[in-house]
Amino acid sequence: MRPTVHDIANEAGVSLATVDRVLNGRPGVRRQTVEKVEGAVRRLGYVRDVAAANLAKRRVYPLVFIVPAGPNSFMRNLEREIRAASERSPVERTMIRIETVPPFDPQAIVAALSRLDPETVAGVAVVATDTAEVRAAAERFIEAGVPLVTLVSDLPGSRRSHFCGIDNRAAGRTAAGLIGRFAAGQAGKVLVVAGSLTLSDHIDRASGFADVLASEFPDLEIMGPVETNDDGAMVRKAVAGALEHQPDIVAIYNLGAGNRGLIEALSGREGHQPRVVAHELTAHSHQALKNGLFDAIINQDCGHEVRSAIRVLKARADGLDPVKAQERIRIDVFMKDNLP
Amino acid sequence: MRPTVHDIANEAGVSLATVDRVLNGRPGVRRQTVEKVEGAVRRLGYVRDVAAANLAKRRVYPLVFIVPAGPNSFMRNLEREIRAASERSPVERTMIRIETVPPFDPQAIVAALSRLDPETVAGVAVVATDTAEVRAAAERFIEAGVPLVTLVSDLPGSRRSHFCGIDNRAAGRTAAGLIGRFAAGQAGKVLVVAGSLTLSDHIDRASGFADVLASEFPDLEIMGPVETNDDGAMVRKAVAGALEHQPDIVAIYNLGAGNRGLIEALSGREGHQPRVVAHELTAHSHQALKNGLFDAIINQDCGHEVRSAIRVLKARADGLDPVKAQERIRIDVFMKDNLP
DNA sequence: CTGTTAGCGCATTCAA
DNA sequence: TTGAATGCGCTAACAG
Repeated sequence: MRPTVHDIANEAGVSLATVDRVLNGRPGVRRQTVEKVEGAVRRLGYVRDVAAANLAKRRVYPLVFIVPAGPNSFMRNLEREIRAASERSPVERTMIRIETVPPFDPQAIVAALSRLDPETVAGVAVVATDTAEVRAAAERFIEAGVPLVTLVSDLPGSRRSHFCGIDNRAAGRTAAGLIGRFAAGQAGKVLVVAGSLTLSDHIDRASGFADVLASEFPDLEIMGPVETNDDGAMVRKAVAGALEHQPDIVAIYNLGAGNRGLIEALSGREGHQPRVVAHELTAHSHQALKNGLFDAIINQDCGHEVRSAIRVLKARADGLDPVKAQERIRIDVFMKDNLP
Repeated sequence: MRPTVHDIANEAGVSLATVDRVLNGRPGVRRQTVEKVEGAVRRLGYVRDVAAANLAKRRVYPLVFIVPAGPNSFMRNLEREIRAASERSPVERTMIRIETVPPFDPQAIVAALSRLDPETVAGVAVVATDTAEVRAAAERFIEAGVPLVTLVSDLPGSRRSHFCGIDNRAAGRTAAGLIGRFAAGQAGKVLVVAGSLTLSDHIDRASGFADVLASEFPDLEIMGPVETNDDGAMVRKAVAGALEHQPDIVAIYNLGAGNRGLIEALSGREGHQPRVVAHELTAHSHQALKNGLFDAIINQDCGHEVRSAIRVLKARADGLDPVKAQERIRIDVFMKDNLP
């Protein structure tokens, strides 16, 4: 039998209430008594039964998710997953609110963050733009004692509890490994298309990609990254223009969104097509893989990311450490051949 | 507020005990009364608080894992992960026992299964050999009302609650997609090495691989699969022999274990090396990727698999359905460039 | 500063 | 066939 609060109350020769006080770090207990209790805890190897504690507390976890608005398929899918998780709320004792903010607008994130009352919120998950102001707003929040995780895109400098997303440097390196091998010794240019270099995920992908290309595939030269704000029309224009003026583009790596634009730029063309690696499996990219327009898609499962964010936030709200290894989000590589 | 048993007792005009009886399907309640209660449940949208129920029941979940013994790095790693999960037992109310059985020995699995007393076990996870006898033993077990999941390798014909492993057909297809693209238009043979075709994961990989190679890369012809019982020495012999007699082997796909043997066969050679795709990231395959001896490794995270097995088993033991999407195990693709 | 007591939502005796 | 009472492990008033 696991020891209970009763056991340690006996062992320490104090009452339940006192045990509870030291267990929860509440004030109003003599130093001596604290030590007696802590001794008992250690001797008996007591670990608190979180389920019972939550029951007694009628604990609920009010959680807030801050995600960018806009047409970005991935983000809409992310929002859908948050809604799905939200439907399991009764079972998981969560109460999830979604705040959508204009995309690529650090101020909007700052505003959303400062609208939140730390007193009534158990945790925050935010798809962050990596700017000083956002980092400051997050920091202020963390200072108030509210656990905060970054979702999809990180805030490298901050003290967020956790980053719920993939290793984006590894993703960029993977893209380079694939493109390098697919190009099979050809020399030429690789066009790199990004959304915004204020997004840490995009920065990381770009730099991982550049590293591997430089060290492993020196015959391939990077063009870009061109920034498109994840806007399909801009992607289309950038890619179409590049393909027209640079005949030696052997591959394209779109590390941001706007795959629709990429597909449009590619589909009208004649002759030899470049190898293409992009991110996120959506209806469009799925189709493009099937067509042979895209060669590979690097995907992150945002359902996993959302569930991981919730687990981490709940754990941190209880002052526990999440199981680190469990929360690592894996990268999917999809090709025409292993589409789900 | 979520409705509680009290609420539905009121609503139905009966006592707590009666509510509990119908909720848990226990006998001794009049048909009429059952309907009254069920009506109330439906009207109030009651869902049972599992945590509270478990507290009242002092529920623990005695779980058994059946895994093959032997030197196979992956299996030893799997066992390590089970041990790690086992250390979190107090918190998760599990009590995990590991049974190791001789590898490639269906009888041993059958024996292990029949040694178990269904009365004292809440769930079983088994790394299965896919033979009729094993399937029968598993079935007998399921019949007794004990949830059973397959781990790593499935029992396709059975009524196991869940398969905790990767989609091995997709893994095989991925391997083919990679090898096909890496070979970049060369014609020649691809040597396929397997452990045992009584393992459903190996069968699935082989057939997924063959499908994609035939349909997408008709210039590549399959040699094999040769069976090695996942024995390093046999892998070495098979590969070395094939390479010697067949100069036109452009790639090798090892879909089983024994990577050590594969590395030995490869490392002494001169001249152009074949492209190599294998499974499972271990110290050896990691090194081989780094060396450039292997081109890609398809990996499954057995930590995830173990934790998933535990979640599913617990859920099924409580008569609940696990969150399906959450339990899908993803495939990792590692290359030299994105090693962890 | 410390202890007593009454629940949290559910399961389970034991009586009726 | 049904109900009243008690307790699971923990927290939180409320007294002292």
